[in-house]
Amino acid sequence: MARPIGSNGAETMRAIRSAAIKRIYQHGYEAMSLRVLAADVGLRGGSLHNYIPQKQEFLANLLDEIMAELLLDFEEHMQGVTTPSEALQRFVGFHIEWHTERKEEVFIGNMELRSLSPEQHQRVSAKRKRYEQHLKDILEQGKVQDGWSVENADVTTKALLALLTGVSNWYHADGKLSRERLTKMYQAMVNRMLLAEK
Amino acid sequence: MARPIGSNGAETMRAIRSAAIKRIYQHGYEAMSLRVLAADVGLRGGSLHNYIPQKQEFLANLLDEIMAELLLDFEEHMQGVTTPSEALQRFVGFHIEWHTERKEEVFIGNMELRSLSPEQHQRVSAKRKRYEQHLKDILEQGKVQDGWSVENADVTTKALLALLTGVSNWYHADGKLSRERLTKMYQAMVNRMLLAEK
Amino acid sequence: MARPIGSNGAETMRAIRSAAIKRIYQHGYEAMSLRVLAADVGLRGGSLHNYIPQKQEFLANLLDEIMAELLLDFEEHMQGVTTPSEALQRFVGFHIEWHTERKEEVFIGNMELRSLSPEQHQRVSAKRKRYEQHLKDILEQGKVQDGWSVENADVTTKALLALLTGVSNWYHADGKLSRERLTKMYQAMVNRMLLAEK
Amino acid sequence: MARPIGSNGAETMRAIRSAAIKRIYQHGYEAMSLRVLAADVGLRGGSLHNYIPQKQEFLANLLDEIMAELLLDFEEHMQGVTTPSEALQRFVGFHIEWHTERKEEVFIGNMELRSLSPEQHQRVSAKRKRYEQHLKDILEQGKVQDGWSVENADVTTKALLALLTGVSNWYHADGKLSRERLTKMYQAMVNRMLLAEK
DNA sequence: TATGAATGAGACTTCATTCAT
DNA sequence: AATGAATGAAGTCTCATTCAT
Repeated sequence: MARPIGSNGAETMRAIRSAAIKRIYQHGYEAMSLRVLAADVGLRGGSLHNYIPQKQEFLANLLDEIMAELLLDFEEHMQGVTTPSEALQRFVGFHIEWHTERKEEVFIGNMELRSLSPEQHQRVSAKRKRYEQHLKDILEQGKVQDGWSVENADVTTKALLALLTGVSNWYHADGKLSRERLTKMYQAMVNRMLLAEK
Repeated sequence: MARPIGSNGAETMRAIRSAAIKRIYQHGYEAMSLRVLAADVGLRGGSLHNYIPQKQEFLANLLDEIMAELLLDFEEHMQGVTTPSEALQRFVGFHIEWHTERKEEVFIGNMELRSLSPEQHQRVSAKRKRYEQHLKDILEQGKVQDGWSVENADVTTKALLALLTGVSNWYHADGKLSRERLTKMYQAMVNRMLLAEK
Repeated sequence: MARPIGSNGAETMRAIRSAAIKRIYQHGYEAMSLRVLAADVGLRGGSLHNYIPQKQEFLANLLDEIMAELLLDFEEHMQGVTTPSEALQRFVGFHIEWHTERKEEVFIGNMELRSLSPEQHQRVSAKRKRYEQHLKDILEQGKVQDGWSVENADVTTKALLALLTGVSNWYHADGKLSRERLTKMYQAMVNRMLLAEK
Repeated sequence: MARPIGSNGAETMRAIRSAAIKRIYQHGYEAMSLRVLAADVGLRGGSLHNYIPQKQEFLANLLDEIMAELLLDFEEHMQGVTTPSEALQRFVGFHIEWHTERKEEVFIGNMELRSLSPEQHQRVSAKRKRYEQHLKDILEQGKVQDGWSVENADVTTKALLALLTGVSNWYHADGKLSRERLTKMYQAMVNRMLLAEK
């Protein structure tokens, strides 16, 4: 059949991406059948090929765009920051906001790298490394300027990222705990963790 | 055909489990083909079914056994502990040891739950919850007895677990950082995080 | 969208036929995707159906027109011929010219009959038989009038056609051998083959 | 289901090859569906994968084996030949025998090269060139030793091969014309074609 | 006329699974 | 205990075709 009344490519594409993120989050990329994904947005299997010529390339683009958006949002969010202390507070706030509001995206951005080809993997993880580097920079400045407890910046960076990213695994926005409260608690924990020696 | 000289059922089973853990760790359960797994241990596809009647049940058993062993090792490791402070130090040490020495197992134990049926999922995650509960108990005792900074024990438990489990994502035993040094660093971080107020 | 400036229905159709001949010649009718064919002439897949309502009917028409043109050209080329000897020389000259200048068309005219429906096949091969019959007529006259070595006119016809058509499989117009020289060589071979006994 | 009583891999493989040759001969490689091929030999689609992991590689092997067998048979058939004249007679006899008895195989061996990858194509056509070279050698010797009319050995080789191979396009073993009679006629034609000048 | 959206059939292929041997 | 033969479901992808715009 031909194009139904009112159908629109760009909207359909958005619907597909959104449905794909949910499916991948729930059961993984490998377990996501394109036929089922098509049904999610009211299409038959064959029609998906107009939007997803290759399943794996679609995943790579998806992850790449997620990481790109994360980076973009982050850099915007950090404008005007001067002190390490302020930078850290903002980082924690930003990271928790993204990792709770968009938990599905960040989860697959972290987990589904293994389903990419080496080239695709490299492309995406380069962006992740840039994001990590931002945090590492903050920690190193805080150590120098404010005497933060950062014995090994690489380790502390990994530790903080794991700590903060973890919220995406259990936090539910509709639970008892508000995001503001959550953020406050994590900011306090991080502050203690980096407490200036003596 | 008859059994090749030198082969042995139990050994073969161990080889299969070991190969499966590697494959699942690297590319996920869905991406692990049984034919390839068979080839890993020198068998053809058909023969695997003497050991693995059902792929998914095999996964469920695998994860269940991993978590059971974690629990068993943990409880053994904690014997004779009296104070919360000592318990915490031991927990950190134990967790990091397990999550670096057996990183592949703990990784799939955390990640591949989504490939299980609801019943299987429940069976495995019950053990994970028991493990978490141990940490939560320690935190609550430390809060009462020693005034630790534990505003919300559930949150702090999740936070600590994420922080510590994160090492399995990046630590390489053959790198520059020894496991002892790593453990010391994490113990220090955790101690600061739980610093008694005032 | 409207028709791009400078495009023209009849020209586009010619471009499509020309591109199709090349594609079919190279990899066969079945391997020719209409989407790719459309791209060859600067169209998208959907637009092709203004020109090619049905792929197979298009092939049938293409082959039919090729054979029709061959016949037409041939009959024109043979006007005014009187003796069998002259007819044969002209036949060889004509056949080789067509089968080198338009090698792609004659090749698919011979090879792609198998992709036609029985009715279409019949329609096209009837023209081929008419062409063969012309040669057979010449041979039979030469046998009667000039004593040519034609033991079995059917066999000799097939043999000569195979011999001459073969040039389309290897001759390159831009090679060292000119078409005139080639024709001379084949005329000489044919003459010897039909040499009057004694 | 498991292996049916009496099934046997080698026999099945032969049946598949034989059925494939017929299908490819009739409608071409691209038009041969593996599902249908499986049905030809009493299998379901999926079972074919045990025998044909890749359709195109199967074609390449098929063509390669056909050409290898042609070469082997030929070299065996030519043993003990001394004079060019005798060699030529044998070549004609051999070629016509193969191209009538095994017309389907030689037809696809010539026609389906276009469905191969460049590497596969090269592998198969190298054998074809060796076969052609044998004929060319004979012609060059006959020219030198017996004064045959061979103005250009390349052209005459191509011409003779086309002439002789042509029989596979029309000869039916069950028709009125016996293979012996056919061979005699072609040997006579070839002899005249190569008639010593003057 | 040309495009883009959609279809549905069917292509090749992979895979877990079964079971006679 | 291991193999090889077979299955059937499902996977991704291709493609000719249709038709509203």
